[in-house]
Amino acid sequence: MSEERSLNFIEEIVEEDLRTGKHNRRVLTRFPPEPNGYLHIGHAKSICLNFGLAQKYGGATNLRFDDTNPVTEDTEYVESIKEDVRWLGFNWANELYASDYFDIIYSFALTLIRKGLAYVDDSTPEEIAAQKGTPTEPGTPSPYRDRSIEENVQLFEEMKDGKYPDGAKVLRAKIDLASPNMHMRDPIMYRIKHAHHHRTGDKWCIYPMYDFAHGQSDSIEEITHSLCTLEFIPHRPLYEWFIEQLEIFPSRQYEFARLNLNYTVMSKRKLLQLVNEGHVEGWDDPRMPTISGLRRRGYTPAAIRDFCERIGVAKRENIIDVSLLEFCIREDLNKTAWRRMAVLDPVKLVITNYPEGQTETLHGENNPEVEGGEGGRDIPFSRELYIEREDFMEVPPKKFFRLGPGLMVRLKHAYIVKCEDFVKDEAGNVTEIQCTYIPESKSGQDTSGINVKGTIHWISVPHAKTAEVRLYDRLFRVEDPANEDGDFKEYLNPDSLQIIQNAYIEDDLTTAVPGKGYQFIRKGYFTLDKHSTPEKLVFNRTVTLKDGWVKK
RNA sequence: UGUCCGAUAGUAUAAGGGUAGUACAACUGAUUUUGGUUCAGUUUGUCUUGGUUCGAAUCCAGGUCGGACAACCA
Repeated sequence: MSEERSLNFIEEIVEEDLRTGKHNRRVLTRFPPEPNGYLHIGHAKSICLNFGLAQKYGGATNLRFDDTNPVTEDTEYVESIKEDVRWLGFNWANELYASDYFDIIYSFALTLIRKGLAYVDDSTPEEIAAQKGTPTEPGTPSPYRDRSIEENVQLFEEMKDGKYPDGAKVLRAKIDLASPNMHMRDPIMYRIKHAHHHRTGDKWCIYPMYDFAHGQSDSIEEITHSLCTLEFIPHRPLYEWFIEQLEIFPSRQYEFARLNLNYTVMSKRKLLQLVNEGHVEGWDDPRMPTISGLRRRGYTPAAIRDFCERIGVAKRENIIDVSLLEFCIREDLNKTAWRRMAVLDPVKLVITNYPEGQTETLHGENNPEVEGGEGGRDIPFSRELYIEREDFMEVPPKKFFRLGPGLMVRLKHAYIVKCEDFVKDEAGNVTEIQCTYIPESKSGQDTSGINVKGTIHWISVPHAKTAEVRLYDRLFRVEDPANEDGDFKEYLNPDSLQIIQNAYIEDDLTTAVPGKGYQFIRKGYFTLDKHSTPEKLVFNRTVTLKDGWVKK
């Protein structure tokens, strides 16, 4: 009963509001992406926070596209964002767009003009920048700052009516040029852009800026808790100033620290660069920290949600260790992934005392973590097998529990074998390992009394199927590429993708299902890639198994 | 030389005047037909200096360090 997890600071705010009866104890949040790129794991944090908060306190969450800049936005992004949010397991109460409110926001602007709190400014961008002053020096008024209300109304209407070219005029709030907060120094509310909007088409040629759209949209929807990231803290006084002057619903903004992950980059701009310059296959490249990339890589919604829960919510900047993300996906997949065998770097093993031409069918459970194994599959066994090259050492160190001259191992689901000899080519590469097997040691009916420390996986040569296997590693060589000297792309990991053209897999894997995770025993978790076909199977490695083996 | 935000093990995150806890990571050991899983255990922490107090991670003051802010981006 009192076994509750402690609250994060936003939950505390909400509970306090609930306690004091604010907003009739209503909780309405929103997730407000700009449709100008794909969602990444950082957005997942925000999604889980916003939707999770509403779920926990019996509220709801709107999905609202912050589409106030037609030149960078596109419906392609709208669709991918909706797919990602849905895939993560969340349902929005309403699908909304800031552009739905352009008429109301326009009337809000008129209201401020009539109150003498906004004016049309003909200054150039450079002049406006100069007028803002610097953080340590106050700004100076624009020569157009004191136009009459009538003139401002007329000019603003003319802006709307398309009488002026892009950049000729802007609408500015008249606040305080001496404010220590740069955002209060007469911020721009509207700018002219003769651009086609993905939803409103050519209806508008003026578009509101973020600061005069976001808070207004929150207020129109009667959002109770508007959550955003730390960099919007200085915007909050402006957010509240507009609401106060307009006398509209008092939404409140709360800021939390965005998610950073080590060994990757998280800004849309940088991710877009990686895509455009061909460093990755696309937004959904399995090495990308995008939701679509993680999905293609084999991450599950449950694992991502669990991750977002574990990282917490606070106001201090943070860089989360990817090992936590990896822990979350392993924990999920360990319980759900079916076990299969695959040999990625094969070397042949011949069982010299096993009859030539003989085959027998063994059995392996699907998942040992589940009571009863969740069923199983047949595994063909024969005299010649492929095993992993790294599972044999000519001169094994102490505590090497695999094969080497005279050493014994268990073949998973099969017999114990003993290494009697091996063959090398001229170059010194091992080409064949010769073993004898112990017939009484068959898996499940072992009467041999022999105990071996190691168990290895294998594939019967005559029954082997092939597949392409893609092994992924971190995209960058350094923890925080964005903060290194020079271009972040200099720190890309050249070995982030390793393609194995011909891995050997067990026959059963030819019926692998898209979207399902498989554990290749001892090798990691894998899932079918979107480019996989029945003729050419392609598997992505989601994550390796945790490796406790330390070489001495 | 401005304003704002922040500072607790390697990384995150609790403790809201009264035992510094949890997770990941790391390390030991046990179990194991996956060097996986599971289980048991270990190591590592309150930025600093003062003040208030019987008692401070917590409250106050000064400092230090890190971050944000001067797009017709969001």
